Amino acid sequence: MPTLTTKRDDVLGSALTLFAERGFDATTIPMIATDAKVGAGTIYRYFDNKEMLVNTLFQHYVTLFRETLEKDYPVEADIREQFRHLFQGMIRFTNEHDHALYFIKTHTSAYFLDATSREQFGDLLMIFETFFEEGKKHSDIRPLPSKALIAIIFGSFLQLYQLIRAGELEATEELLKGVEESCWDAVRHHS
Amino acid sequence: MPTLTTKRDDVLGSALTLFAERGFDATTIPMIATDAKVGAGTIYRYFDNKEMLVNTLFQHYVTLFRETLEKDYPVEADIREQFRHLFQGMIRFTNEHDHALYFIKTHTSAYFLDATSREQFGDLLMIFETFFEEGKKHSDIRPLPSKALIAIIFGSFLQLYQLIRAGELEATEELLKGVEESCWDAVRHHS
Amino acid sequence: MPTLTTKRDDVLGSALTLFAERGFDATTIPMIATDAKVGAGTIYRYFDNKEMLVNTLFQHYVTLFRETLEKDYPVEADIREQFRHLFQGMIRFTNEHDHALYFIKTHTSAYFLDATSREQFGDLLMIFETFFEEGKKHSDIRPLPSKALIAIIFGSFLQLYQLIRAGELEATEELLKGVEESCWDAVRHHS
Amino acid sequence: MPTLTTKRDDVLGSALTLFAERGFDATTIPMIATDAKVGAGTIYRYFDNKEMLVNTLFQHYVTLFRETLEKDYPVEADIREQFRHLFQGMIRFTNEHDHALYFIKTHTSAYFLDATSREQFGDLLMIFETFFEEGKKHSDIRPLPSKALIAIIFGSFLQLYQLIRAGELEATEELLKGVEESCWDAVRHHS
DNA sequence: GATGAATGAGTATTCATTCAT
DNA sequence: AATGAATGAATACTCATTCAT
Repeated sequence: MPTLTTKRDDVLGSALTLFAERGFDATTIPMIATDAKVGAGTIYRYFDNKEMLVNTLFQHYVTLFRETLEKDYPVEADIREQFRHLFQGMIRFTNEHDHALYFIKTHTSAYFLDATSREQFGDLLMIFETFFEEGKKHSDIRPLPSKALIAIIFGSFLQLYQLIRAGELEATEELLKGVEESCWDAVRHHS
Repeated sequence: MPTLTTKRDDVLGSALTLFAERGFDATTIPMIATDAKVGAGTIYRYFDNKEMLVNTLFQHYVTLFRETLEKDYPVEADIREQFRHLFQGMIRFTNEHDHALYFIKTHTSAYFLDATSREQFGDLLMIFETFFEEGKKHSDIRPLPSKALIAIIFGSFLQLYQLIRAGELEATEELLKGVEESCWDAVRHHS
Repeated sequence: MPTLTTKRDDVLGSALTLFAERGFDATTIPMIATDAKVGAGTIYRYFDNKEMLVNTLFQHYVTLFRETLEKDYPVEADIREQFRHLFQGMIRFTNEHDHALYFIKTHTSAYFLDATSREQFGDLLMIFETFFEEGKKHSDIRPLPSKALIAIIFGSFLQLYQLIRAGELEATEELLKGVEESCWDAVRHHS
Repeated sequence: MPTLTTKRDDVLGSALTLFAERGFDATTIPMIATDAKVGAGTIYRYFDNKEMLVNTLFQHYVTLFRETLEKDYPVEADIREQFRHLFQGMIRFTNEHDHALYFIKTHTSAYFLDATSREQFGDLLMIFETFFEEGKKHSDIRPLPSKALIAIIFGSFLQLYQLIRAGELEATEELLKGVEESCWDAVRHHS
C-alpha cells in the first residue's frame, strides 16, 4: 500500500530534477508527467498550473534551506565557527536535496516567481546578510557590500557543485575543507 | 551600398540580447526577427535552425572572450600581475560586450550546446587552468584542483555581474577593486 | 431514510438547469456533480455517458410536455377552444418546469440527439399537426403546410419565452393573452 | 492564381457553417481548419482567438443583414408595403447567406459576444422596433411590446427556415407568400 | 537574396470516463 | 452503492520551419 499523496511528491521530485537540469521553460508538463510516472492531468489535481508548481517547489526548498541554516546556529560562537556552520549547511542541504540549491539559484530572478517566493527568498538571504553585516561591524569581514559577499559565496559554491554533479570533481572531505577555507579567505577581513 | 552581411550581424546582435534577457527557450524566432528588423525566413538563410544560432553565438563570444584574455598576456610578470590581467580582462570584456558574459554563463550547461561549443568553452577555461597549475607549482596558489579554483573565480564574478545587471549593485571602481582582492585571496596560497 | 434514487433525480435536475443555462457543450460532468451534490462517478451509475444523460432528459421533458398537452384535451370543443388549450398548455408547462421548454428548444436540433429523442419530439409535434390538419379540413386554419404552422407557433412562443427568461419582458396575464391572440391570427383562416 | 486573402474568407465561411450547425462550443478550431482546408495555425494569423473569430463573423453578418433591410426601404409606402420589404429582406438575405441568419439568432445571447457585437445587434433590432413603434402609433400594429412582436416574426421565420434547410419543407414562392401573410396577421392590428 | 504567409507538431490545460476503495 | 483520484485524449493556441513569390 503506497504512502498517502505519493503522486504529489513524485511530481515535485521530477519537477525539481527537470527544472534544475533544463530550466523552467524547457521543461514541459508531459516531461514531468512521464518522469513522475503519472498522467499529465494528475499534475493539475495538485497544482493549478505550471507556475504554481514552480512556486510551490521554490518555496518548499527555500524554506527547507533556511531551516537547515537556522537549525543549531551557533549564535554564541566566534565568526569563523558561524561561517563554518553556514557553509556546512550548504553542503548538507545539497547532499540531502540533490538539485534543490541549483534549482533555487537558477530560478531566483525568474519572471514567474510570485510575491511569496520572492519574499521567502529574501528571508533566506537575510541570514547571510545579517552574518556579513555583523562581521563587518567587528572588522572580521571584508568591507564589501553584503550582496557582493553573498554572490561570491553562492557563486563559488554553485559553480563547484555543478562540476561535482558533472563528475568532473569528486566531493572529498579534503576538497570541501579546502573550498571552505578559500571562501572564508574571500570574505574575511585580512589585516 | 550597405555593409556586407549586415543582416547576419543584426540577427546575432538581437539574439544575444534576447537570449541573455529571456533565455533560449523563452526567445522565439519571430522575436529575434522583429528586433533585428529582418524577415523571419531570413534568419534561416544564415543559420540552419535555432540551435545552430545559439551555438554560433556562444562560440563567437567564448572565442572573443578567450582572445581578450590572451591578448597582451603578461607572461613575464609576477603571478599577482597575471591574475590582475585575467580579472581586468573579464571586466573589460563585460564592458565591451554588454550581454555576452551573462549569456555565456546562463547557457554554459544548456542541453542544446553542441560538441564544438563545449570544446571551445573548455579552451577558455584552459587559460585559467594553465594559470592556476603554474601558480600551484610555485606555491603561489592554494593547493586545490584547478577546476575548483576556476569555479570559485568564475562563479563569483558571474554571480556578481548578475547583481550589477539587475541594478542591485553599482559597478564602481572601488567595488571592482575590492572584489578582485577578494577573489585573489580566495585562490592564493596563504602562508 | 431518504427517498429512493433521489440521486438520479438530483442529477437530472441539475443537468436540466445547467444545460438550459449554459448549453450541453459548456456544461461539464463535474459541474453537474457539484450542483447535484453527488460524486462525479455516481452520474455514471445512472447514465452510460453524457449523451445518454441529455437524451434521457430530453425525452423525459418532451414526453411530459406531450402529456400536458394531451391531458383534458377538449376534443369536442370548437377549434378556438382547442387552440387555447394547446397554448395555455405551453404556458402551464413552462411555469411548472422552469427550464424545461427552453432546454427542449435549444437542443431540438442538436447533433447528439439519438433516434428515440427525435422520434418523441416528432410525436410531440404530431399533436399540433393533427390539430392543424383537422382545422384546415374545415377551413378554420390557413391553408399552409402543418409543419409551417407549427414552426410559426413554436418559433414565436419559444422566442418569446427566451425574452421572458432573460428578463426583457414580463409575463403578465395581458401579454400572454395578446400573444395567444397574435398566434391564433397567424394560423387561423381569415375569410 | 487565387484571389487575395482567400484563406481568411475560407475560414469565415467554414466557421459560419459549423457555428450554425453545431454551435460555438461544439465547434473546434481543428474542425474549422479542416473544413476550410487550412492549417490550424493559419486561423490565428487572421484572428486573435476563437472568440475574435465569432465576433468578427457575427458583426459581419449583422451589419450585412442590417444593410440589406435598410437598402431601398420604402419610407413613403404604406405599412403593409414596409412589412413586405422587411420580410422579403429576411428571405433574400437568407438565400444569399445560407446559415447567416440562423447563426445570428442562435448566438445572439451568447456569453462570448463583445460590446461591439451586442451594439451592432441592437442597431439591427432597432429597424424592426422603429417599424413596430410607428405602426402601433397609427393603430396599424397590435398593441404588444415591440420586443414581443419581433420575437414572433423572428421566431416564426427561423423555425421555418430550419425546416426548409432540413428538407422537410420546400421554399416555394407560394409558401413564402403564405407565411408572410401569416406573420403579417400575427402582428397587424385587427379591427 | 529577402520576405512573411502558411503549416503542423508541440504546448499547457481541461474534462469525460474509469476504477480502486 | 458512492466516491473522487487518476487518466489520457482532445482542446485552444504557439512557434520553428518551409517555400512561393
